[in-house]
Amino acid sequence: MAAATADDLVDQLRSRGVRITAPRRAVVEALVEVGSHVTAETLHARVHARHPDVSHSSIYRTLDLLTELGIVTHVHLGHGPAEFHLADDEHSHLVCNGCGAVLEIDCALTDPFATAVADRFGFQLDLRHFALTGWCRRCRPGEGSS
Amino acid sequence: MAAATADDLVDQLRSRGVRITAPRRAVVEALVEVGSHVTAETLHARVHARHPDVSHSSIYRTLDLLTELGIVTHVHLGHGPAEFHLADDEHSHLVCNGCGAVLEIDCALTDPFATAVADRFGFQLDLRHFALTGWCRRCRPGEGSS
DNA sequence: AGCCACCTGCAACCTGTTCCCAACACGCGC
DNA sequence: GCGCGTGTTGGGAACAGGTTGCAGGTGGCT
Repeated sequence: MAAATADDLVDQLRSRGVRITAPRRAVVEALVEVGSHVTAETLHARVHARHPDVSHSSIYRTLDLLTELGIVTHVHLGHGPAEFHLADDEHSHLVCNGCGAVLEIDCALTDPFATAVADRFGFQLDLRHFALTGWCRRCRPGEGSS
Repeated sequence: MAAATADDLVDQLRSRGVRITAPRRAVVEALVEVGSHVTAETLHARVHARHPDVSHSSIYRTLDLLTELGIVTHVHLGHGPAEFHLADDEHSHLVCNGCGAVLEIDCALTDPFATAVADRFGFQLDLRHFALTGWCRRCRPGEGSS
Protein backbone atom coordinates (compact mmCIF):
# COMPACT_ATOMS: atom_id res chain seq x y z
CA MET A 1 0.00 0.00 0.00
CA ALA A 2 2.72 2.45 0.96
CA ALA A 3 4.10 4.11 -2.13
CA ALA A 4 7.23 2.08 -2.68
CA THR A 5 10.26 3.73 -4.17
CA ALA A 6 12.00 2.26 -7.15
CA ASP A 7 14.93 1.31 -4.91
CA ASP A 8 12.62 -0.52 -2.54
CA LEU A 9 11.22 -2.50 -5.37
CA VAL A 10 14.62 -3.25 -6.83
CA ASP A 11 15.78 -4.51 -3.44
CA GLN A 12 12.69 -6.61 -3.19
CA LEU A 13 13.42 -8.10 -6.59
CA ARG A 14 17.03 -8.80 -5.73
CA SER A 15 16.06 -10.48 -2.50
CA ARG A 16 13.76 -12.70 -4.44
CA GLY A 17 16.64 -13.81 -6.57
CA VAL A 18 15.81 -11.71 -9.59
CA ARG A 19 18.80 -10.50 -11.52
CA ILE A 20 18.86 -6.73 -11.65
CA THR A 21 19.63 -5.35 -15.07
CA ALA A 22 19.46 -1.91 -16.55
CA PRO A 23 16.18 -2.53 -18.40
CA ARG A 24 14.51 -3.98 -15.35
CA ARG A 25 15.60 -1.12 -13.15
CA ALA A 26 14.44 1.34 -15.79
CA VAL A 27 11.01 -0.24 -16.05
CA VAL A 28 10.55 -0.22 -12.30
CA GLU A 29 11.63 3.42 -12.10
CA ALA A 30 9.28 4.44 -14.86
CA LEU A 31 6.37 2.62 -13.23
CA VAL A 32 7.02 4.32 -9.92
CA GLU A 33 7.30 7.70 -11.62
CA VAL A 34 4.04 7.59 -13.50
CA GLY A 35 2.20 6.30 -10.44
CA SER A 36 -0.92 5.33 -12.35
CA HIS A 37 -1.63 3.16 -15.35
CA VAL A 38 0.44 3.26 -18.50
CA THR A 39 0.40 1.27 -21.66
CA ALA A 40 3.42 -0.80 -22.53
CA GLU A 41 4.07 1.56 -25.39
CA THR A 42 4.03 4.66 -23.21
CA LEU A 43 6.25 2.92 -20.73
CA HIS A 44 8.62 2.04 -23.50
CA ALA A 45 8.70 5.66 -24.63
CA ARG A 46 9.54 6.82 -21.10
CA VAL A 47 12.21 4.21 -20.60
CA HIS A 48 13.58 4.78 -24.04
CA ALA A 49 14.05 8.48 -23.37
CA ARG A 50 16.70 7.70 -20.79
CA HIS A 51 17.87 4.31 -21.95
CA PRO A 52 17.65 4.38 -25.73
CA ASP A 53 18.74 0.82 -26.22
CA VAL A 54 16.08 -0.85 -24.14
CA SER A 55 13.97 -2.78 -26.58
CA HIS A 56 10.27 -3.17 -26.32
CA SER A 57 10.60 -6.91 -25.85
CA SER A 58 12.43 -6.20 -22.63
CA ILE A 59 9.61 -3.95 -21.56
CA TYR A 60 7.11 -6.72 -22.12
CA ARG A 61 9.32 -9.37 -20.60
CA THR A 62 9.95 -7.26 -17.53
CA LEU A 63 6.28 -6.42 -17.15
CA ASP A 64 5.58 -10.11 -17.42
CA LEU A 65 8.11 -10.92 -14.76
CA LEU A 66 6.79 -8.23 -12.43
CA THR A 67 3.28 -9.49 -13.01
CA GLU A 68 4.29 -12.99 -12.07
CA LEU A 69 5.84 -11.67 -8.90
CA GLY A 70 2.68 -9.78 -8.08
CA ILE A 71 4.39 -6.40 -8.22
CA VAL A 72 2.55 -5.24 -11.28
CA THR A 73 -0.89 -5.87 -12.69
CA HIS A 74 -2.50 -4.75 -15.87
CA VAL A 75 -6.01 -3.71 -16.69
CA HIS A 76 -7.81 -3.62 -20.00
CA LEU A 77 -9.60 -0.35 -20.52
CA GLY A 78 -11.99 -1.13 -23.31
CA HIS A 79 -10.60 -1.74 -26.74
CA GLY A 80 -7.17 -0.20 -26.37
CA PRO A 81 -3.96 -1.85 -25.32
CA ALA A 82 -3.49 -3.12 -21.78
CA GLU A 83 -2.51 -0.62 -19.10
CA PHE A 84 0.03 -1.60 -16.47
CA HIS A 85 0.39 -0.30 -12.95
CA LEU A 86 1.95 -1.21 -9.64
CA ALA A 87 -0.21 -3.66 -7.76
CA ASP A 88 -0.64 -1.52 -4.70
CA ASP A 89 -3.99 -0.04 -5.49
CA GLU A 90 -7.20 -1.98 -5.61
CA HIS A 91 -9.94 -0.42 -7.64
CA SER A 92 -12.03 -1.01 -10.71
CA HIS A 93 -12.35 1.24 -13.71
CA LEU A 94 -15.29 2.72 -15.54
CA VAL A 95 -14.50 3.69 -19.09
CA CYS A 96 -16.84 5.84 -21.14
CA ASN A 97 -17.49 4.53 -24.63
CA GLY A 98 -18.19 8.05 -25.75
CA CYS A 99 -15.37 10.25 -24.53
CA GLY A 100 -12.98 7.65 -23.18
CA ALA A 101 -12.97 9.14 -19.71
CA VAL A 102 -11.78 6.77 -17.01
CA LEU A 103 -13.31 6.78 -13.55
CA GLU A 104 -11.89 4.73 -10.73
CA ILE A 105 -14.37 3.10 -8.42
CA ASP A 106 -13.69 1.62 -5.08
CA CYS A 107 -14.16 -2.04 -4.32
CA ALA A 108 -16.75 -1.09 -1.69
CA LEU A 109 -19.17 -0.35 -4.47
CA THR A 110 -18.50 -3.51 -6.39
CA ASP A 111 -18.39 -5.90 -3.45
CA PRO A 112 -22.12 -6.44 -3.06
CA PHE A 113 -22.36 -7.32 -6.71
CA ALA A 114 -19.36 -9.63 -6.53
CA THR A 115 -20.93 -11.30 -3.53
CA ALA A 116 -24.22 -11.74 -5.32
CA VAL A 117 -22.47 -13.35 -8.26
CA ALA A 118 -20.43 -15.59 -5.97
CA ASP A 119 -23.57 -16.69 -4.12
CA ARG A 120 -25.48 -17.40 -7.25
CA PHE A 121 -22.83 -18.90 -9.50
CA GLY A 122 -19.91 -19.75 -7.28
CA PHE A 123 -18.02 -17.41 -9.56
CA GLN A 124 -15.43 -15.17 -8.02
CA LEU A 125 -15.42 -11.94 -10.00
CA ASP A 126 -12.25 -10.06 -10.66
CA LEU A 127 -13.52 -6.64 -11.62
CA ARG A 128 -10.08 -5.10 -11.55
CA HIS A 129 -8.61 -6.83 -14.55
CA PHE A 130 -11.11 -5.59 -17.09
CA ALA A 131 -12.65 -2.18 -17.00
CA LEU A 132 -16.40 -1.78 -16.95
CA THR A 133 -17.58 0.17 -19.94
CA GLY A 134 -20.60 2.34 -20.42
CA TRP A 135 -21.53 5.98 -20.77
CA CYS A 136 -20.57 8.79 -18.51
CA ARG A 137 -22.94 11.49 -17.38
CA ARG A 138 -22.23 13.68 -20.36
CA CYS A 139 -22.14 11.01 -23.03
CA ARG A 140 -25.01 8.81 -21.99
CA PRO A 141 -27.63 8.59 -24.69
CA GLY A 142 -30.88 10.27 -23.65
CA GLU A 143 -32.73 7.09 -23.05
CA GLY A 144 -35.68 6.14 -20.90
CA SER A 145 -36.82 3.09 -22.74
CA SER A 146 -34.53 0.11 -22.75
CA MET B 1 -37.01 -10.24 -29.96
CA ALA B 2 -38.60 -13.40 -31.30
CA ALA B 3 -36.04 -15.68 -32.91
CA ALA B 4 -35.97 -14.14 -36.34
CA THR B 5 -35.27 -16.26 -39.38
CA ALA B 6 -32.61 -15.33 -41.84
CA ASP B 7 -35.30 -14.38 -44.34
CA ASP B 8 -36.95 -12.09 -41.84
CA LEU B 9 -33.70 -10.34 -41.26
CA VAL B 10 -32.93 -10.08 -44.93
CA ASP B 11 -36.34 -8.55 -45.54
CA GLN B 12 -35.74 -6.15 -42.72
CA LEU B 13 -32.46 -5.16 -44.27
CA ARG B 14 -33.97 -4.69 -47.68
CA SER B 15 -36.77 -2.56 -46.32
CA ARG B 16 -34.19 -0.38 -44.69
CA GLY B 17 -32.62 0.23 -48.05
CA VAL B 18 -29.70 -2.13 -47.61
CA ARG B 19 -28.60 -3.83 -50.77
CA ILE B 20 -28.81 -7.60 -50.40
CA THR B 21 -25.79 -9.44 -51.69
CA ALA B 22 -24.67 -13.02 -51.42
CA PRO B 23 -22.09 -12.34 -48.68
CA ARG B 24 -24.59 -10.39 -46.62
CA ARG B 25 -27.20 -13.05 -46.89
CA ALA B 26 -24.64 -15.70 -46.03
CA VAL B 27 -23.50 -13.86 -42.92
CA VAL B 28 -27.05 -13.38 -41.71
CA GLU B 29 -27.82 -17.04 -42.31
CA ALA B 30 -24.74 -18.18 -40.46
CA LEU B 31 -25.53 -15.93 -37.51
CA VAL B 32 -29.06 -17.27 -37.28
CA GLU B 33 -27.81 -20.82 -37.53
CA VAL B 34 -25.26 -20.66 -34.76
CA GLY B 35 -27.70 -18.86 -32.50
CA SER B 36 -25.09 -17.84 -29.96
CA HIS B 37 -21.80 -15.98 -30.10
CA VAL B 38 -19.21 -16.63 -32.76
CA THR B 39 -15.93 -15.04 -33.56
CA ALA B 40 -15.48 -13.37 -36.91
CA GLU B 41 -13.10 -16.12 -37.85
CA THR B 42 -15.54 -18.92 -37.04
CA LEU B 43 -18.24 -17.08 -38.88
CA HIS B 44 -15.94 -16.74 -41.83
CA ALA B 45 -15.25 -20.45 -41.75
CA ARG B 46 -18.95 -21.26 -41.70
CA VAL B 47 -19.76 -18.87 -44.50
CA HIS B 48 -16.74 -19.97 -46.47
CA ALA B 49 -17.86 -23.57 -46.36
CA ARG B 50 -20.86 -22.77 -48.52
CA HIS B 51 -19.66 -19.66 -50.29
CA PRO B 52 -15.95 -20.15 -50.81
CA ASP B 53 -15.37 -16.79 -52.36
CA VAL B 54 -16.67 -14.67 -49.53
CA SER B 55 -13.67 -12.82 -48.24
CA HIS B 56 -13.05 -12.06 -44.66
CA SER B 57 -13.24 -8.33 -45.34
CA SER B 58 -16.83 -8.85 -46.32
CA ILE B 59 -17.47 -10.68 -43.10
CA TYR B 60 -16.14 -7.78 -41.11
CA ARG B 61 -17.88 -5.20 -43.23
CA THR B 62 -21.20 -6.99 -42.96
CA LEU B 63 -20.84 -7.43 -39.22
CA ASP B 64 -20.08 -3.75 -39.00
CA LEU B 65 -23.13 -2.88 -41.01
CA LEU B 66 -25.37 -5.14 -38.97
CA THR B 67 -23.95 -3.65 -35.81
CA GLU B 68 -24.74 -0.16 -37.00
CA LEU B 69 -28.28 -1.23 -37.74
CA GLY B 70 -28.60 -2.72 -34.28
CA ILE B 71 -29.13 -6.23 -35.60
CA VAL B 72 -25.87 -7.57 -34.29
CA THR B 73 -23.73 -6.81 -31.29
CA HIS B 74 -20.38 -8.12 -30.23
CA VAL B 75 -18.97 -8.95 -26.87
CA HIS B 76 -15.38 -9.24 -25.74
CA LEU B 77 -14.78 -12.39 -23.76
CA GLY B 78 -11.49 -11.75 -22.11
CA HIS B 79 -8.37 -11.60 -24.21
CA GLY B 80 -9.56 -13.41 -27.29
CA PRO B 81 -11.17 -12.00 -30.38
CA ALA B 82 -14.57 -10.36 -30.26
CA GLU B 83 -17.64 -12.59 -30.42
CA PHE B 84 -20.63 -11.53 -32.46
CA HIS B 85 -24.27 -12.47 -31.97
CA LEU B 86 -27.73 -11.33 -32.94
CA ALA B 87 -28.86 -8.48 -30.74
CA ASP B 88 -31.95 -10.21 -29.47
CA ASP B 89 -30.64 -11.52 -26.23
CA GLU B 90 -29.70 -9.36 -23.30
CA HIS B 91 -27.27 -10.92 -20.91
CA SER B 92 -23.79 -10.46 -19.55
CA HIS B 93 -20.98 -12.98 -19.59
CA LEU B 94 -18.74 -14.39 -16.91
CA VAL B 95 -15.50 -15.79 -18.26
CA CYS B 96 -13.23 -17.94 -16.14
CA ASN B 97 -9.58 -16.96 -16.29
CA GLY B 98 -8.68 -20.51 -15.45
CA CYS B 99 -10.60 -22.79 -17.77
CA GLY B 100 -12.17 -20.28 -20.12
CA ALA B 101 -15.70 -21.38 -19.32
CA VAL B 102 -18.36 -18.84 -20.20
CA LEU B 103 -21.43 -18.37 -18.05
CA GLU B 104 -24.29 -16.16 -19.09
CA ILE B 105 -25.92 -14.10 -16.42
CA ASP B 106 -29.20 -12.36 -16.62
CA CYS B 107 -29.53 -8.61 -16.38
CA ALA B 108 -31.65 -9.06 -13.26
CA LEU B 109 -28.53 -9.90 -11.35
CA THR B 110 -26.50 -7.01 -12.68
CA ASP B 111 -29.21 -4.35 -12.50
CA PRO B 112 -28.82 -3.47 -8.81
CA PHE B 113 -25.13 -2.95 -9.37
CA ALA B 114 -25.71 -0.89 -12.51
CA THR B 115 -28.19 1.20 -10.59
CA ALA B 116 -25.75 1.74 -7.74
CA VAL B 117 -23.09 2.90 -10.17
CA ALA B 118 -25.54 5.17 -11.96
CA ASP B 119 -26.64 6.72 -8.65
CA ARG B 120 -23.15 7.26 -7.45
CA PHE B 121 -21.34 8.31 -10.61
CA GLY B 122 -24.03 9.12 -13.14
CA PHE B 123 -22.37 6.41 -15.16
CA GLN B 124 -24.57 4.12 -17.18
CA LEU B 125 -22.90 0.72 -17.22
CA ASP B 126 -23.06 -1.48 -20.25
CA LEU B 127 -22.15 -4.86 -18.84
CA ARG B 128 -23.04 -6.70 -22.02
CA HIS B 129 -20.24 -5.42 -24.22
CA PHE B 130 -17.36 -6.70 -22.16
CA ALA B 131 -17.42 -9.94 -20.28
CA LEU B 132 -16.76 -9.99 -16.56
CA THR B 133 -13.77 -12.12 -15.77
CA GLY B 134 -12.89 -14.06 -12.69
CA TRP B 135 -12.69 -17.62 -11.48
CA CYS B 136 -15.34 -20.27 -11.71
CA ARG B 137 -16.20 -22.63 -8.88
CA ARG B 138 -13.63 -25.18 -9.92
CA CYS B 139 -10.81 -22.83 -10.78
CA ARG B 140 -11.06 -20.29 -8.02
CA PRO B 141 -7.87 -20.16 -6.02
CA GLY B 142 -8.40 -21.43 -2.50
CA GLU B 143 -8.26 -18.07 -0.90
CA GLY B 144 -10.05 -16.53 2.00
CA SER B 145 -7.91 -13.49 2.61
CA SER B 146 -8.16 -10.53 0.24
C1' DA C 1 38.82 -12.18 -12.28
C1' DG C 2 36.25 -15.91 -14.43
C1' DC C 3 32.37 -18.40 -15.50
C1' DC C 4 27.76 -19.71 -16.70
C1' DA C 5 23.13 -19.16 -16.68
C1' DC C 6 20.17 -15.80 -17.44
C1' DC C 7 18.97 -11.73 -19.89
C1' DT C 8 19.00 -8.65 -23.84
C1' DG C 9 18.26 -6.48 -28.60
C1' DC C 10 16.80 -7.30 -32.82
C1' DA C 11 13.80 -8.61 -36.09
C1' DA C 12 10.70 -11.75 -37.67
C1' DC C 13 6.41 -13.57 -36.61
C1' DC C 14 1.46 -13.95 -35.16
C1' DT C 15 -3.38 -12.71 -34.63
C1' DG C 16 -7.26 -9.81 -35.29
C1' DT C 17 -8.86 -6.17 -37.91
C1' DT C 18 -8.96 -2.43 -41.37
C1' DC C 19 -7.86 -0.35 -45.80
C1' DC C 20 -7.35 0.06 -50.79
C1' DC C 21 -8.89 -0.37 -55.49
C1' DA C 22 -10.34 -2.33 -59.70
C1' DA C 23 -14.02 -5.28 -61.04
C1' DC C 24 -18.58 -6.67 -60.15
C1' DA C 25 -23.61 -6.94 -59.45
C1' DC C 26 -28.01 -5.13 -57.07
C1' DG C 27 -32.03 -3.12 -58.13
C1' DC C 28 -34.04 1.15 -60.09
C1' DG C 29 -35.97 3.20 -64.27
C1' DC C 30 -37.10 2.39 -68.84
C1' DG D 1 -36.07 -7.72 -69.96
C1' DC D 2 -32.10 -4.60 -70.05
C1' DG D 3 -28.78 -1.06 -69.11
C1' DC D 4 -26.77 1.89 -65.87
C1' DG D 5 -24.93 4.00 -61.69
C1' DT D 6 -23.48 3.31 -57.39
C1' DG D 7 -22.65 0.71 -53.59
C1' DT D 8 -20.27 -3.71 -52.67
C1' DT D 9 -16.87 -7.20 -53.27
C1' DG D 10 -12.37 -10.00 -53.13
C1' DG D 11 -7.73 -10.23 -52.36
C1' DG D 12 -4.01 -8.89 -50.39
C1' DA D 13 -1.36 -5.63 -48.11
C1' DA D 14 -1.14 -2.68 -44.07
C1' DC D 15 -1.55 -2.09 -39.38
C1' DA D 16 -1.41 -2.52 -34.26
C1' DG D 17 -0.52 -4.90 -30.26
C1' DG D 18 1.92 -8.44 -28.60
C1' DT D 19 5.18 -12.68 -28.62
C1' DT D 20 9.17 -15.46 -29.77
C1' DG D 21 13.84 -17.37 -31.34
C1' DC D 22 18.41 -16.65 -31.52
C1' DA D 23 23.11 -15.17 -30.97
C1' DG D 24 25.67 -12.48 -28.13
C1' DG D 25 26.17 -9.76 -23.70
C1' DT D 26 26.19 -9.27 -18.58
C1' DG D 27 25.00 -9.91 -13.49
C1' DG D 28 26.55 -11.75 -9.62
C1' DC D 29 28.35 -16.01 -7.31
C1' DT D 30 32.85 -17.93 -6.38
